[in-house]
Amino acid sequence: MTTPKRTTVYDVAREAGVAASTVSRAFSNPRRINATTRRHVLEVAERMGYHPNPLATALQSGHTATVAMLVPDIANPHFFGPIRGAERRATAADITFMLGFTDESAETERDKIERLARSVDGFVLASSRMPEAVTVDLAREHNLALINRQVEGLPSVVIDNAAGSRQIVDHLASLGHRSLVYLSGPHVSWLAGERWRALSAGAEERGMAATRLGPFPPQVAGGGAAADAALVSGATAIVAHNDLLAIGILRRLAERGVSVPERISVAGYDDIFGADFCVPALTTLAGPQEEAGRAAVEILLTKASARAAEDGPRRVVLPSHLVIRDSTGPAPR
Amino acid sequence: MTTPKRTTVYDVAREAGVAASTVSRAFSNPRRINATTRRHVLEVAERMGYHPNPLATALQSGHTATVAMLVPDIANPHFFGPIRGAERRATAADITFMLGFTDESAETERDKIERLARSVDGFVLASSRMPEAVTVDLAREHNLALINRQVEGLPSVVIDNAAGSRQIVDHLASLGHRSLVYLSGPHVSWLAGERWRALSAGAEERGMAATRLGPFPPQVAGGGAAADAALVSGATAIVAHNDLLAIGILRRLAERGVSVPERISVAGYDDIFGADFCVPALTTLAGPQEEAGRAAVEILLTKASARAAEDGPRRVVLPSHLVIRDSTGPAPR
DNA sequence: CAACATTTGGCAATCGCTTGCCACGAGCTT
DNA sequence: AAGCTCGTGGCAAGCGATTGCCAAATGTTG
Repeated sequence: MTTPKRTTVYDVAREAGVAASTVSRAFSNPRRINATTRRHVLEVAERMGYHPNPLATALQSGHTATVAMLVPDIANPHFFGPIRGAERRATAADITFMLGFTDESAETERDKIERLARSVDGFVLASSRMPEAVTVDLAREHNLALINRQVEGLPSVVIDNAAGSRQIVDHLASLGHRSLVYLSGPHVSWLAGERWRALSAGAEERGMAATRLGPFPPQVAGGGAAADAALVSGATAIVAHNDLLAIGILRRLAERGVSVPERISVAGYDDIFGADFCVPALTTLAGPQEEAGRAAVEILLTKASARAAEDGPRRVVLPSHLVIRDSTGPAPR
Repeated sequence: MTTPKRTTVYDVAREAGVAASTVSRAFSNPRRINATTRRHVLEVAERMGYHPNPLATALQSGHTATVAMLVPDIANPHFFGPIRGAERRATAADITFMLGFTDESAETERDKIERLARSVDGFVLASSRMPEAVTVDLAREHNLALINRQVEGLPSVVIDNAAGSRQIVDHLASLGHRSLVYLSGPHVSWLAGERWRALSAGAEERGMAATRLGPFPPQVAGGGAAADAALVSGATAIVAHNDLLAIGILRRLAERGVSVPERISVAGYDDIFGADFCVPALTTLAGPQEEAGRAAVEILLTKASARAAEDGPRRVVLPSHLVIRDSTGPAPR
C-alpha cells in the first residue's frame, strides 16, 4: 500500500477558489456558509476524492465520531444482539463503531477504556464487570452507557430481569415445582445479583424454596459442575445464570441419565443462538437484545449532543418475556 | 464526563526539565536518548498520569497502532475464532483492535475500508465478499490481510478447505455413499467456489455423483429451502456450505420426518458453537480458527514493520480436520 | 592538546483540520 | 444619507504529538 499524498482541505480550497476554513465549514458546519458556496465546495471535493482526515478532525475538534463497545466475551452468543443493535445505530448516525473484548476482567475493561479514551466519544459497556465505585469514577471522565447493569447516576439500558425472573418462578410454580436452585454466574456480575434477588423474592411469595449455588463460569464448560451441584441440592427445578451454562447443564444431565424435564426442569436466560435446537430445547428468558444495543448508543449520541443531563441520567428498562420450550415441565411427584 | 485539561508532552517536559521532543522520544524512540534521561522522563510522566494522545501521534507519524477486522456477519458463530485470535494477537502487540461488520455486502465492506483508512494501519478481511479486482485495487492503497480468501498477489491465511473437502468426500465414500449434493453459499463467496471445486473433484475420483444447488443464504433460516431442494435431488448425502445452513437443514429434515443419518447424511463446515449439541450432532470440518485470526494480524504487523515483500505476499494455509459426529452414517441401501 | 567522531537534547516546522475573531458588503431602519 | 444589523468568508492560532537538523557535550585518537 503506497500513500499517494492525500488531498487536504488546502488542495480543495485552492481548486475551489476559497479559503481552507470555508472548505472545512462546508463539511462540518453547513449553516455557517452560503448554500451555493457550499455546494460548489462539496462538488470540487467530490471530484478530487477528498475526505476529511478523521484524525486531524478529532485532534482539533475534540470529538471523534466514534463509539466503542466493550463486551466481556466474544464467544457468548448472547452479545450478538446488543452488538448488532449498537453497530447498526452507530452506522446509521455515521459514527464509526469499535468493538473490544474484556475477557471477563474488570482490569482489562478499565485498561481498554483508558487506552481508547482519546479515540472515541463514548463507551457502551455491556455487562460490565467493574466495581460500582470504579465505574462511577470512570464516568466522571468518560462518556459511558451501560447495558445490563445499573449504577446510580449513570445512564443504562437493561432488559427487565426482575420481572423476567418472576415470570420464570411463576412458570415453575404453575408446573407444581416447590423448589428451585439458581446456579449463579460470576459474583461480580450485576445481573447475577439482580436475578437471584428477584428469583428468591418471587419464590418466597409463591412459597417455594430457593437456593443459590455457585459461582460458576457462565459458559458451557461450567455446566458440568453446576449440574452436579444442582442434583445434590434436591431441587426439582434449575434456573441457570445464562443459556450457555444451561446448555452445559443439559449436556451433563443427559450424560448422567437424568431426564429433563421429567426428573428436573431447567431454565436459562438470554435465548441465545442454540437455545432452540439443543435437547431438550431450552426454556429461557428472552428480550429485545438488539434494541438494548441500539438504545445504549442512542444515549451516548444524545448525551454528546449537549442537551445532556436535563433530568438525570437516562435509565431504559426493556421488557422481557419467557420463551417456554421443552426443558421445563411438571414437577415430578 | 468533564475533560479536565489533559496533560501533554509539554506539561511533562516542563516538569521533567527537558524539551518536549525528549519526552516524545522517551516514548517512541528509546534509543535516541540517554537511558537515564529516559527513565526520569518516564517516571515523571507516570506520576503525572500522562499518556500520549494517540490521535496526535497518528496524525503526525502516520501510523495509528490500530488494525481493523471486517467480518460479514456478527451473528455467525464461525467468526468467533478468527475474531478472538486477531484480537488477542493485536492486544499482545499493544495494537488496538477494531471490529466491523459488513452485512454480507461488498459495498459496505468497501465503504468501511475507505472510511477507516486513515484511522488504522491495516485491515483483516474475513471471508471478504468483494470482487477480486476491487480487492486488488484496494490493496494498492491499503494494508490488507485476507482470511479464508485467496487473491493473487495478496497475503492471506486460509483453512485448508480443499483438503478438508476431500476428507468429507472420503468419509462419505467410505460409508458407501455414491452421490452427494453440495448446498452452496453465496456465489460471491470464494469459499463456496473452493469447496465445490474440491468436492466435485474428489467425488469424481471416487466415482461418486456430485451436484451443486443454491445459492442459499448461509444461515439457519436458509436450511428450509436447502433441505427441500436436497431431498428432491435424490442424493444420499448433503454437504452444506456451513454449519449454520447445516443446522437449518437438520431442523427441516426433522420436521419432514426424514431421519438423519439413516435416510440421508449431512455434513457441514466450520464446527461452530452448537454443532456438537444439535441433533443429531453435526459432522463438520474443523480447523484452527483462532490461529487464522492470529496469523492474519501477524501478517499485518510484519508488513508494517517494513521488512515487507521480501519474497512475495505471504500465504498461510492452516490444516483442517474432519470431526465426525452423528449426522453422517452408512448410505441407505 | 588539537582535531574529529559520537551522543544526546533542543528548536521549530509540520501533520490536516477547526474555530474565534475580524472585516466587508448588502439590506434595513430611521 | 448615516448608522446598524446580518450573513459570509478569510486569517491565523491552535490541537498534541513527531522528527529533521543543529549544536553542545562528551569521548577518541594521534
